[in-house]
Amino acid sequence: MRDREEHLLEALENLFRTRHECSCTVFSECGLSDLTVRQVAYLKIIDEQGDITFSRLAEITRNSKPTITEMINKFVRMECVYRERCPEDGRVLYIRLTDKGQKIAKAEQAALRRMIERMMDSLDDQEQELLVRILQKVR
Amino acid sequence: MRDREEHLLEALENLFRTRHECSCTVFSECGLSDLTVRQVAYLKIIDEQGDITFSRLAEITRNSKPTITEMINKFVRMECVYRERCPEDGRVLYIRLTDKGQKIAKAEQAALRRMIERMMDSLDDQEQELLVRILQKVR
DNA sequence: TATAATTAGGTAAACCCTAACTAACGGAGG
DNA sequence: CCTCCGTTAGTTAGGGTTTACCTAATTATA
Repeated sequence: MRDREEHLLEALENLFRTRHECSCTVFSECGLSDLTVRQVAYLKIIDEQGDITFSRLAEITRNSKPTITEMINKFVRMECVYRERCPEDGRVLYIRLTDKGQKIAKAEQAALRRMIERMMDSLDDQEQELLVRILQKVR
Repeated sequence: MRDREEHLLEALENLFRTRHECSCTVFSECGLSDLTVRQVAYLKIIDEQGDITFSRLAEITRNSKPTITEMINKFVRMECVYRERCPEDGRVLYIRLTDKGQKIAKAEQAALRRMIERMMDSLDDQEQELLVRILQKVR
């Protein structure tokens, strides 16, 4: 019982470590290893929201518009985002992610996917099925 | 096959989300939700090293001693650490974690432990054994 | 005129430094 | 044995840079 708990701890620690390593790899592949947690969060918002403008991002993040301009300028310098003018209204600019920006915004999912690949590689069909079934039970 | 991958993805996402929620809970329980990644890292070093002095922490983190003094003063204000004079040498001070500091330094382990509790609760003996065995196979 | 974004110019906090200081230790000479 | 003095641990004073924010004024388009 105690013993099983220990083993589970070890196994999960290993899982989480692996996943963390995977997302770090993605970050350093982009040459941006020292991104802030906050910066990554902003990129994720931009990714999730789709057609997002400066005003809207200011609203969501509860920052002033100049703050957003500044932030986006920094991201542009990092080659993570670019501006795209709205064809219907020339005052409006959309914030778009570059490939690099996309990659960072989706780093965690990518890490998860890599982990799953590993799992699929090291487990046979039956084991995979079993694992899914067991994990689904945990709430 | 595709399907199983999807299920695995979902199940693992759930696992990781749960774990993240657990460590966030620990942080907000301490009333220090806006700690820096760096600050948490420092608390972990203090925790791991045991009898650590200012000079030693300066050495490990490659900072000057005044920087460490400043950092520790901030932690003292946050009630995460306190100073303890060395009984053998009156010049030396040990940096000690308070309960709060301990809690933060060990937040990740705590989160993992909570997750494991959940797992133990929602799985029977046989399932637990199986899970451990399957997870151990993943490299 | 109103709205979207930018520019100019500023503040506060985080995170780092060197130089100078204080307090305690510990060995050498009286 | 005790005092003096160089050494060591940590602190204080005073500084710099960067980050992350702000308001007010400006530009361009609707």
